[in-house]
Amino acid sequence: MGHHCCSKQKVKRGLWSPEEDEKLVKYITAHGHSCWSAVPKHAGLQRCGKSCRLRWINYLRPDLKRGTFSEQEERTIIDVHRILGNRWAQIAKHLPGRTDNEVKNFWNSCIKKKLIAQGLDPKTHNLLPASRTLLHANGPNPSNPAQFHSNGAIAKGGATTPFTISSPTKAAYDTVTAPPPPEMAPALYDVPNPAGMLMGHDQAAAAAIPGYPYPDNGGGVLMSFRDQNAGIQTSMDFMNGSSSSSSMDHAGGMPNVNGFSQAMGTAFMDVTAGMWTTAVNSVMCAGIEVARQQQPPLPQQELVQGEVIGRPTVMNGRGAAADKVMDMMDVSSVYGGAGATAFDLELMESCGLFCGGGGGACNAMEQLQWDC
DNA sequence: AACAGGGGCAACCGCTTGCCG
DNA sequence: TCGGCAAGCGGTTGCCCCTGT
Repeated sequence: MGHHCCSKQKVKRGLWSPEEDEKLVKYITAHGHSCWSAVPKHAGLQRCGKSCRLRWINYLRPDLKRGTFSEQEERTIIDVHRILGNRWAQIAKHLPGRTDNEVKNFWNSCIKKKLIAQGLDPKTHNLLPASRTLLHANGPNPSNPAQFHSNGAIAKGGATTPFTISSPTKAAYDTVTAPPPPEMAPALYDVPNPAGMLMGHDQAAAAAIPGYPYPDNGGGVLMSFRDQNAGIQTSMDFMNGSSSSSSMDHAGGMPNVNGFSQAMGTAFMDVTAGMWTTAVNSVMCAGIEVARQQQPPLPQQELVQGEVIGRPTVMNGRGAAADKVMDMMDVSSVYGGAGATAFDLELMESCGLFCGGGGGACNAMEQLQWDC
């Protein structure tokens, strides 16, 4: 079956010969391609216009960059793919001289395998189930104060609880439009501390980041937590980062009810730190502001899933993009009992892996604009 | 040296989108 | 508003080449 545009024509298919390439280049160079369907006729080619267009775009354009992908390009592809998925044309826009077809092929033949080898799902960029099992093989530790649930007892198996981290805007939206799924069990917080780490906070580093919106307080990270089951909403303000380890103010008051206490917040930070490790400084210190009070709320229509997907784009929090950060960071974390998954790893992975393992290698994401 | 299998890549297919009359 | 056409785009196919046996 030929193309629609050439179904009645006798056209050649398959690989292009050098002679055909030359004819096409010569014609496009001289006349441009105002109408692709007319190109083959005028260029003297037995091809359909669609085929000519593809050949020109993918191989004959003078501005194309050929050869193997650089490490930076590879990182860019991974970073942007995390946000956009298989939108190859959009991804290719962030790689000058590369085509969507080239990016797609490179992904399928190379990057995909690398991610799988690293235990990551190439579709979601999250840990594959097998890797999760490994991460949580230790199970709950009764001596760990971070493990508790609503009545203060050590969590027992079987139940899960949705736990949303959100901005006030998103929380309000949740309240109105997104009630907790009925199958969710009562509150049960089971938060292991696999890394035994506390969130670090480098004030000087944060202040040195171009575009960082809070140079004076050294690290504005205000997270709003909402327990979907209990309807409790509170926030944590990681502003006072002067000490070498985590220092949290609980702006708005962290209620010591329903298991949602300071220990809960600490546990969250501990796990978060464990997951984010080196990426966390650049991410957190760059001013991820989940609940940025002074920013006008998003229009309601922006609070749909399709829009949300792109939000973590600015998790590196650098430059102008930081101003668009995190009006909403919705993470349906699930706390599992029975020593299984306690904190939703997908959030941690989505955030932490974003900066290519830290080290400030975020150039690709600095370029990623919201017009994707 | 010959063959099989797999990987990489160029090209195609068909659906979607946008433009224009 | 609708229909036709062209372009854009992502998924898939198939060929070529490389590597291992």
